[in-house]
Amino acid sequence: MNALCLPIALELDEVDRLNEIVRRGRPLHKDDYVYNSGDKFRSVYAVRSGSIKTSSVNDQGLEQVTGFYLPGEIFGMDGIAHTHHLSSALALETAAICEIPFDRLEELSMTMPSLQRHFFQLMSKEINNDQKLISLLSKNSAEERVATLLLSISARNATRNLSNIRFRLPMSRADIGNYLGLTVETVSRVFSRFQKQSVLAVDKKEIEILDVPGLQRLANT
Amino acid sequence: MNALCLPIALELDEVDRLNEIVRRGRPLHKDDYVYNSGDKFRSVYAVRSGSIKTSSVNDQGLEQVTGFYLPGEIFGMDGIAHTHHLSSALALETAAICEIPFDRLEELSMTMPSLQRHFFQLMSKEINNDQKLISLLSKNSAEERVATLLLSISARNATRNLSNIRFRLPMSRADIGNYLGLTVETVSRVFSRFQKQSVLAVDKKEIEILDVPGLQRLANT
DNA sequence: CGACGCGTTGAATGTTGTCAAACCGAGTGG
DNA sequence: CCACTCGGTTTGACAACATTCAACGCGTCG
Repeated sequence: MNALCLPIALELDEVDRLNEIVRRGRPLHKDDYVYNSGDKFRSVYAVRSGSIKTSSVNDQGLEQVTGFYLPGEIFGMDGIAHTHHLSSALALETAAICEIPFDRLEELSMTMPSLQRHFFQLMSKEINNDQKLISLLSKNSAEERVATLLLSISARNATRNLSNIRFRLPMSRADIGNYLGLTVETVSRVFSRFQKQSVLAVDKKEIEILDVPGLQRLANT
Repeated sequence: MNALCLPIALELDEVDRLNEIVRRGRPLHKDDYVYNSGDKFRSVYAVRSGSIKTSSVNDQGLEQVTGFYLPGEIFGMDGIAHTHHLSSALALETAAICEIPFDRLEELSMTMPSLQRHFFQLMSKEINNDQKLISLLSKNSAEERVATLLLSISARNATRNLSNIRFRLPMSRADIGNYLGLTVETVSRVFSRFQKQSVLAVDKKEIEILDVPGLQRLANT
């Protein structure tokens, strides 16, 4: 990730122009909100460090966790369709983010084809991610869902040059269950079973993947 | 829906310019593909008449239905992130669509702020729809899922000045089940139960909603 | 120390999936 | 004209997986 907070390849002068509109905020503490459902939509955000959870409240008043965002990833794009946010975003731990005011971004896109294309692509990726999650929820068992999430986090860590076999889950069991459409108890039982099978070593939120191929088999991927 | 196939409010001269790039293709027959997974991504599409099903194949080789599109709705935006389509789109019945070449659309967006904004919004809406589906799959029972789908189609019909209480489902029970993460048998049983409760009258694909508030209660919305 | 949040585990329940059979309408060929 | 098949749908019996409810362990913080 470059100084812009954005994983985008741009010409040097373009970097400067984008750089001017990006705001680097003060660090967030655990449970601080980046934005809340109902807030006016102004910006999209990039994670610089730490991790962010996005969620919305469904018609029944229940929270639905819609994503976990790690450094280098962009969130807040669901608000573009409306003048206000439909979802909330909060820090799962101490975090730093960049804010990219959307009106400025739109202006800049008008003169920078590569930037416009990039934002279309980022949104399209978000759609692809959501559709993968839909498929996961629709077709896969509890074990497959948990295994898939772990492999996803592992792969994203690898991208950031962190260990892909040892890492700390920033979210609670409840968040995992909510995200994967499972109860806390089921998530806990799946972790226990994976430990018994020597696929994982779990110590609270610390995860070590002992058997990557085994976990991939469990994910059925 | 206007002559453009797109539900967009634009200035008159802008309409002309967009109109020039939109292609109206020949009618599609049932089971004709608009595009297939692996095809080069070139365009997004608007439904003019009939209905379209989009689906992808997951890691296990199973089909995942990701959406049903009715007249006035846009599909194919998941391909933007890649040079090739990850999903397929096919006609559930005789249908007519408009094709909007994406490179031309990008060019035009550079000089038409309202168009650029509109496409950002369309993609953002797609994200919001997907997230609603995620919540539905994650939190709701079989009856709630089916009721919610019926109410969604009902509402979309109303938008197009069609009856919101009597309509024909263009998709099979298997497609419904696939979309909602349920087996065909479960979908069928839910329809049967709704009939016994006099909430619906079902005759093959013809649906009549006898008790709208009742269906809303069943959807838990 | 005691309360609380979070996670784990056990036992019972229940919703949905699986397997199997049968139905129905449309289309086909004898 | 009728028997036949075939795809899509419905229904039943049973099994399985995940939920529910309950209890308990553990660490933290007042």
